[in-house]
Amino acid sequence: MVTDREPKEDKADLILSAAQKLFGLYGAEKTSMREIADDLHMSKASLYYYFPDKENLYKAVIEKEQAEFLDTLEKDIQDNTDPAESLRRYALNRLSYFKYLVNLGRIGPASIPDFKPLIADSFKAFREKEKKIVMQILEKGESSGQFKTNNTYEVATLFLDIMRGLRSIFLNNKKLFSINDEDYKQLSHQVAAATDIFIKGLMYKE
Amino acid sequence: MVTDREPKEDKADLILSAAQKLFGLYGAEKTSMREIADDLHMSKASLYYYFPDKENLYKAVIEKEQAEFLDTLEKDIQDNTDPAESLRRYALNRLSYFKYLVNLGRIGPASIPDFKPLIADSFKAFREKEKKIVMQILEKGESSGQFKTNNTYEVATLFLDIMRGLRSIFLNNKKLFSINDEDYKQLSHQVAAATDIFIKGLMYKE
DNA sequence: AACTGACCATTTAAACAAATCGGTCAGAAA
DNA sequence: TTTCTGACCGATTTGTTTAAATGGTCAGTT
Repeated sequence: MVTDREPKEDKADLILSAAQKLFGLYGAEKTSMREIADDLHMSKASLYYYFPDKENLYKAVIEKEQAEFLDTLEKDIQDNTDPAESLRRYALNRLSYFKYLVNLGRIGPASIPDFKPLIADSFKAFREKEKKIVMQILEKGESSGQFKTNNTYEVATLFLDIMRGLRSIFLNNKKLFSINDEDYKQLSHQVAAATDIFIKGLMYKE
Repeated sequence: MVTDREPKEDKADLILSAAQKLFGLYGAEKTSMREIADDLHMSKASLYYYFPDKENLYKAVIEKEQAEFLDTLEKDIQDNTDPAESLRRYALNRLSYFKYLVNLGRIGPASIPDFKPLIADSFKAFREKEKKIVMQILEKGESSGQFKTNNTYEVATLFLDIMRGLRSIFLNNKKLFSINDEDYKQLSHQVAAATDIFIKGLMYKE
């Protein structure tokens, strides 16, 4: 028996990559299954052998990206022992992921089209995974006596919503105009400042 | 000479009120100048005697509401001496204004249409006025030694952006569905929690 | 098991006509 | 003069029809 000579990427992965590329270029709504098939020099019907429909293909692309981010995030954080520093690192990593999604066109002015239930569920699940990680950080801070949080779930939700909110405001402000590096620096600065104040708020002792 | 028997509201104010009502019912884009004129039993051309164009009429409606909010806000805050409490009261008042705007349909799912420059400027000016008020609160806290803010402008901007972000996320989450009182309670709770942590963050002492 | 061309129902795009829109203006009404 | 109006204009929006493209299926080939 011979092992694969070339790393022989799975066909489904090839489709996933092509879809990711074209979705990034034109947006999911403006990319047809025919275009994806042509890009791969295969029949459109073949796509349906690997993915039940377009929505699930899009979902798979999104979840692939989410899984990649969550992996790097967990690896980056588990090395660190100080919960305050972990929180800062989360904010930084999350911002990188945000930039990545914006550069790819996955989010931004052109992503108004209401996400259908299936995709919305993916986002929801992703946020819950994020929340779990932040909760672990908060609990570590709690048990070490550094943080004072009555309810880690609520505080984690609040922190994530604040971060999400700042990104949302940022996108709103930069609507129509393209985003340059200077804009990102401002956002980074604001996110860092918010995280710092938040951490101090958790460390406050009367 | 006889003083006005009836309080005789200015004609421009009558137009303003009718426009406010109809803009609230159908949205500014879906309300025609003809409808406003008909509602007042006057000619459409008459509207243009009092307002140069539709955009400026809409702007006047918005600025009227903004001025009302800023008035109540300043009155509510100037009585209070504790800056932390003032910040909490700002958050509360701002939330009421937000609810008012949502109930009126001024903001929400149906307000996607990009605000034209003139209106955008109104919003920008309004935010600057808000910022000034928050900065005054922060400076009071600074000079009394309760708050520690390196840069009141930046911190005020951050606080306002966090509040704005939480409202934005709230609207995103409640997209399509109508908002009930329970939802507002959740938002109020989150806004209050964020304000508390923010205040503690400003009061933190190493 | 992996893949395809031909096919279908539904959605979207294009094109054109008709209605409606915001806005103007000469002049009537007060 | 100040306030108001009907008639009118170019531009935008809307309605309608027709053609093309799209997501998805399936019998059958490789």
